[in-house]
Amino acid sequence: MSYYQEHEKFHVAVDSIIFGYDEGGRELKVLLLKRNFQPAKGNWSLMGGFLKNGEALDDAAKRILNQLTGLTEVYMEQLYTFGEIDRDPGARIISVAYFALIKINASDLELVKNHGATWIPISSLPQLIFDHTAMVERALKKLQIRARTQPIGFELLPDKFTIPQLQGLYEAIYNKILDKRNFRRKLLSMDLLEKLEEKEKESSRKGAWYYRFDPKKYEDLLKRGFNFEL
Amino acid sequence: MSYYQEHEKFHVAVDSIIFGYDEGGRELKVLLLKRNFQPAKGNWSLMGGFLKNGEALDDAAKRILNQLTGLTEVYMEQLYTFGEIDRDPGARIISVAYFALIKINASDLELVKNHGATWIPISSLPQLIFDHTAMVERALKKLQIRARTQPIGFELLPDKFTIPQLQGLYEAIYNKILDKRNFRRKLLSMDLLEKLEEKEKESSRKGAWYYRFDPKKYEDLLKRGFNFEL
DNA sequence: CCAAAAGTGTTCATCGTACACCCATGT
DNA sequence: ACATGGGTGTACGATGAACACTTTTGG
Repeated sequence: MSYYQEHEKFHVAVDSIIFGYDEGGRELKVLLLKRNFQPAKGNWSLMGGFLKNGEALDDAAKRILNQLTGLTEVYMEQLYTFGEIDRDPGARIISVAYFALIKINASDLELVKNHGATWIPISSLPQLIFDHTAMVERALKKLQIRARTQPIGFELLPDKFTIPQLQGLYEAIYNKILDKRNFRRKLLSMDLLEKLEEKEKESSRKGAWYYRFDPKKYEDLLKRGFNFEL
Repeated sequence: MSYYQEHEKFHVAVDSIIFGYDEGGRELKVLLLKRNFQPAKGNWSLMGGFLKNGEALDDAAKRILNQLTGLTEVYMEQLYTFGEIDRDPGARIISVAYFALIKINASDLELVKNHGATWIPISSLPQLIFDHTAMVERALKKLQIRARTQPIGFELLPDKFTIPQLQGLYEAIYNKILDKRNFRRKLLSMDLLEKLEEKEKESSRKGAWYYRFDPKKYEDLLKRGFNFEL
């Protein structure tokens, strides 16, 4: 019958690098879980799952993220496809990796806990199964590039955030201290944020003004050829 | 037996966006072929093929490129994986797209011809099958980004080339006229090129000096934290 | 009144960009 | 001598980087 039938088929998996920002520790974290099946049972791994018939790749990635966090409407992006022969010793698996940016507090903590998942700082990753360490490294690099040139940092913070909070996030992503005067000037000069009449008072006596990212302003600027850069 | 067997398997294909630079027309071109099998027989498509058991994805991409051009040792990079359900009406196929940069003249013209393949300017792409147009567009965007920040333009030119030739290439990639004084200054200031004692005399009376990209110089600069940018 | 974080301006070097003329040579 | 493409230098504005003090307020 069809030409296609002459060819071999493969298991196709989706693995997700899920990033979150821990404001307290000013650290970027990854959501990892302990594998509850063979091979490599009991070891740390990324959240993953298999592609199903009748399901688009992007949808599989969303489904798997939702299983773990209960979240929908999350920033996700395809990262890379890992297709070495022996990357998974159990079987030949083609794995399409995605990375996601979530607001840690918005996730369903109960659900996360039930999966045996934990937020781990990227600065102290444990050994991961298979090629998952390479996946995280690649995801981090891509995140660093994206954060510089697209307004996605906001995906990792609550809707209301302060400038010092945002700066802390960028410092965690780049793993580098930034100058607060330069950071603030550049950020505000883009005119993407809306200043709220409310202060965050937890982390300082003086209090820091809350801001909110305005996607509409960003769309407008894009149309005029604006390029985000931080 | 194994956990994996519960899951469905899929055809996995590799499709390649093969770029070449036509010096005469100062145009960036893509190598396309007429499909000689169903579905969509007789229509323009990218070069592609199926992943085999025991073959890594990158190797499949190399094999397929080699089938068409006879070339090995070519710059190739994984682009994106296309996994919509109905992207190929014939069957569910997951396609991992790669893009390649080749020196047109180095390819085996006979082989290319036998496959019914043709170099087509990106500025006048015909309609392509399935989602291949989206693949080319994505590849072009990635090429534009890569060319700006990594010294890969040289992959599209002969080993010996002149500054005006290189500028023509960049103008084709960016689809934009560049200032030759600024281009030359920036390029040479990076100290990546070796000037040869030989002139190209075809395209002008005066003749233009040949240069050669020096990968060793580039490696050295990289170690010192250098960032290529054009 | 003191500690702790928020907020604010200026200077300087660097880089991107715009721009016009001379050079070498084959016909 | 002239036409054609190769090759060169300068001036200006914009941008990124470095840097120190004042403000607010809860305890």
